[in-house]
Amino acid sequence: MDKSELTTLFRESFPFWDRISESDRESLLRTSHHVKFEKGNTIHTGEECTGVILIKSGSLRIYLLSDEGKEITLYRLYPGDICMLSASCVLDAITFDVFVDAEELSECVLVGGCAYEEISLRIPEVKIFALEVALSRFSDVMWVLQQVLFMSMDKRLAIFLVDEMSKNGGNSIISLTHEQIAKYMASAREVVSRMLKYFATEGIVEVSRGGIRVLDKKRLVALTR
Amino acid sequence: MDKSELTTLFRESFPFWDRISESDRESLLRTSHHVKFEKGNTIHTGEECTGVILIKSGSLRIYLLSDEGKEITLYRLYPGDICMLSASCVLDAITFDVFVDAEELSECVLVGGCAYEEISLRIPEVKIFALEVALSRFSDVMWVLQQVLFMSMDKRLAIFLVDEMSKNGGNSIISLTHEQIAKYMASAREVVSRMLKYFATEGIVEVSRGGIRVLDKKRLVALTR
DNA sequence: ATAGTTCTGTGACAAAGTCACATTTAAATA
DNA sequence: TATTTAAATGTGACTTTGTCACAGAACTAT
Repeated sequence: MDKSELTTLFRESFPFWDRISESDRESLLRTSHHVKFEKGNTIHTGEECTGVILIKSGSLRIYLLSDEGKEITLYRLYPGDICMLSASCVLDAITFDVFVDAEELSECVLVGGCAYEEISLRIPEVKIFALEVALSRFSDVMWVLQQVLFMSMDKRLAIFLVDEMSKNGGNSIISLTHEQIAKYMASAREVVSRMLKYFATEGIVEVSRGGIRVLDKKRLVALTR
Repeated sequence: MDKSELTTLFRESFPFWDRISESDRESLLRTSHHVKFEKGNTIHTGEECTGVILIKSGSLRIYLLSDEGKEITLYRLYPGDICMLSASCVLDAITFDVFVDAEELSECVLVGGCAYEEISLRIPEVKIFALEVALSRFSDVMWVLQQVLFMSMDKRLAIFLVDEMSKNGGNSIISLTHEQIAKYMASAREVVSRMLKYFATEGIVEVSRGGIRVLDKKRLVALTR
């Protein structure tokens, strides 16, 4: 990825790009790296400031991880999205640690958090952008909290499967193991297996090793309400 | 509450106060109201933009409410704190609805959300302040999520009781009903009652109608780990 | 004192998570 | 191709947490 390509990406991603100084632009370009992550790779572990992540292709999963290894997916990011929680040094109001994995082969650009931070301290617009991007994920997390607290497992699983379908452009085949689904939902594999089996007896899905085929999307959607 | 008193409060609450124009200050003062809320009053219901709330005395509880009436407390605010989530029109990235109750007799100043928003569109520092205040609550909510997902009830209840003690300046008497505690934790009254009874058999607390006395803080703290 | 309200206790049950281990299926290797 | 290995799924027993229905106790207000 050459410099002009990177510049184009930055212009699309950062609304302030054309309003900051040449030297600030240089500083961001200089501290950026184009990186490819294999499916399943962990990009950020919450320990250090990985920096601002621009997603060029693929998808990233942002999740919480407990001491005992339990997980829950907070949200996912797709091409054009920006991961700001991985730039912890830019956002001192953020005191929790998240993990970021590539869900599939993903091309990203990592912008040095410190370079971004330095500019954000001088240029209000740059700071506002970072804060707004971070804050927009607050709403995603609240949706997760509402699901976990107020919804039964069958409803949550139905929502998950419907989301997964639309993520894959309406494809009715979902290639995930029960274990993976359980981790995404902070549940247990056995619970997911049982529920899927129940869905299968109802003719809503068909389960096979490593995959689920949705047979009756209407009824699945009905379960989400 | 007269104008000079209000000005003093605003100067303490808003770091940008002395850097905005006289007319902007006037605008904020003009759209502000000094209000007293009785214990248990609901201040904000998520439907409309109540505005920015400055807490002068008492305490506010910010919580989620499900369709079925289940609640969970997200965080609480005390004198000197600012409630920004009640100014939904200032923060368009916030798409969820929260409720705000006065936990005790509370004096507040309500600043018109639209007045604040209008200024925040012109003055970056005002906008940054709003975003930072809102974002700092993101971390509180993540802590709630981690508790709900990854911790057992005894641990969560122990954490709650310890927090409650320190909130009351170390007072070992906690004047809350089991029902209230359950709502704070998104649990059920019966569960809290059972757990408190168990704590009581262990000599950690003493329960009486409408109140709990912590007898063995050390063991309670040990439970939180 | 009495009536009414609020708070707490209790047992039976349901839903979800945990644990241990069996079985099936796919992939890897001989 | 046959055999081994590993991954994915199935199952039953059990624990924890939440739900429901109702009883009893403790305050409050006439």
